[in-house]
Amino acid sequence: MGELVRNALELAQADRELPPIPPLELRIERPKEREHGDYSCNVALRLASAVRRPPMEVASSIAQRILCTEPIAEVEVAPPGFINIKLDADWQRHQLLSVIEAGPDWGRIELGAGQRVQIEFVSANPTGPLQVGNGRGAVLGDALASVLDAAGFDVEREYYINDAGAQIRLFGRTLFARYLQQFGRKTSLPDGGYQGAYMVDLAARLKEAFGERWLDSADDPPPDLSEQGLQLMVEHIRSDLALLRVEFDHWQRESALYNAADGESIYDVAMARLRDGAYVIEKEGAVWFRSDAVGEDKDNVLIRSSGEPTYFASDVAYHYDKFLVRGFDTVIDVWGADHQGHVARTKAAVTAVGGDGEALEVLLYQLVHLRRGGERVRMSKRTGEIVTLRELIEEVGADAARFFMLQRSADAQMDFDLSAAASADPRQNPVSYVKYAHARCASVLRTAAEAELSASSDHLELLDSEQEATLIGEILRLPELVADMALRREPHHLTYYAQSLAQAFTQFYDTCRIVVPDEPQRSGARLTLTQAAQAALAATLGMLGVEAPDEM
RNA sequence: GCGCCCGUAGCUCAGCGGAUUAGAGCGCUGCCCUGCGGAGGCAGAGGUCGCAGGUUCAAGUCCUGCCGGGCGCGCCA
Repeated sequence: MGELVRNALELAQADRELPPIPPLELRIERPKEREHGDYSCNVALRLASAVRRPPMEVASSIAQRILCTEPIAEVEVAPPGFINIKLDADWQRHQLLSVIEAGPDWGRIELGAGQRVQIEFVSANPTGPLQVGNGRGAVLGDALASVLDAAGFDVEREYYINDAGAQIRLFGRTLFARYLQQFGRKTSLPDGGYQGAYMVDLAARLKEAFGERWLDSADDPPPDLSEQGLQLMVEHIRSDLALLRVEFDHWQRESALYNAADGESIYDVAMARLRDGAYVIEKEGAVWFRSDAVGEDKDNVLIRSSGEPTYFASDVAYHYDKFLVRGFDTVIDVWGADHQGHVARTKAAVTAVGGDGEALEVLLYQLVHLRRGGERVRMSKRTGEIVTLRELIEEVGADAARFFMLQRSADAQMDFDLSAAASADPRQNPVSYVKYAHARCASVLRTAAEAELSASSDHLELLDSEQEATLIGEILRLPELVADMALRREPHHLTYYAQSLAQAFTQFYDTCRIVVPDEPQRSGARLTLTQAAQAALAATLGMLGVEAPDEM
């Protein structure tokens, strides 16, 4: 569509109706008002002063040169200088056949051209169960991955397991203490150890599986006890995420970055790169990354004076691995907003190890607060209130959890209303409304089959009511929406689209009787529309990761 | 103090690199069930888009400052 207008503009210039001007971004938008057509463009308004002509004249010079063929039915110039384009209604109606053919794949486009994108998300420390906030990152990352996948990118979902460092040692020591306690030993937890009851459960499971194996171990913690505990914890996290319908293609262990496969570990190579590039400086007994290159005021420690690498050093190695070893074109890290301070230095580090810092994108999401109706729910163990992601899912279900988490842009803090999410009543819960629309499509199609009526494209011109036109428009705009969401890394638009699509179908259903045995032609057309609506709903719910039931 | 995010209807929030009459859901008011699932539909009330400047023919949207709120600013992760 943009090209059509651009071509017309260039023609106008070639015909000397308009003076040549420097190329500019053309923006095509979808007007809110139906009267303004299906697409509209404001080039003329933007150009008017540059070419020193009234906007309306500029607009008509361009508009005259837009070919009014096939998809386009009408090109209009509207004050103060808009070019409004109407699509041919019949062409649109026949597009429904492509929609039905695509089915739940409707909306898939080739925008990404197979570029490899890695999305790393959640990546919570494997020292405890996932919290509600992790759920937001999980849903955001997963839905973005689905959107990019639909947009034609080659997407990999990844979870990074921080299984190295002090934190995990403390986990091991806590677990060891709990393990000894299983055998009645009077052992206290280490300072700052993990207090949660889940550690007791883990210890009990280790006792069950391994008996007295570590009872007299001199190590604190015994390495394989830590390892077994870690695996149980990761498995727990994996199953929590599975409840949310979030699955990963790859689980990357931090410790693997330190394993030297053939002499040098990923970590060694990454650090060597930094040294070669003169990005490091030694001072105060530690090794620092020179952040003045980034414009940060402080340098960042890579290797402590104790010789132990920092979390940041691991991150450098990890991103080296992502870009230089595994060769992703784009890497998107989904982080909680509390990690915002790490963005600049991580990008700088990517550049420093020989990658393109611009190819690393960090998507930050803000905090989640829970509420129950008007009441704020304090997320604390002490009050016995909901804390873990699993508890949230058990209370509201995966569909509502996902949908509600995606109703806000990542930038905005969010109040998650448990009572609305838990309600099955669509009057409070948009998830049910959307799923219901899908189920209703299925129901109508079943009824039609019983009445021996079938979808037909022979008389699509009978889809001529306002509600039908609106629904067709909603269905057909999905591919554009996918492109927009993919480019902007904003999957939250899905929830709004899902609602307006569901509403358009419901209004159509409400005003147009679909199954009318006396009017097989009209029924055939409306059944075609119903099938297409169902496909668009299924595709949308699919990207949202919400079920699309045939009955409720 | 510095950095990032947010401030739009009673509540929770959309509003895309500026544009044709500011939106949704919930809540509120009033209508509509002798038809494919009323788990619905229609209509309405409700907004100085935090404040003040600036850029522009045009600003909720861009720029600056201020005021609120959140999160960061470790040889912690």
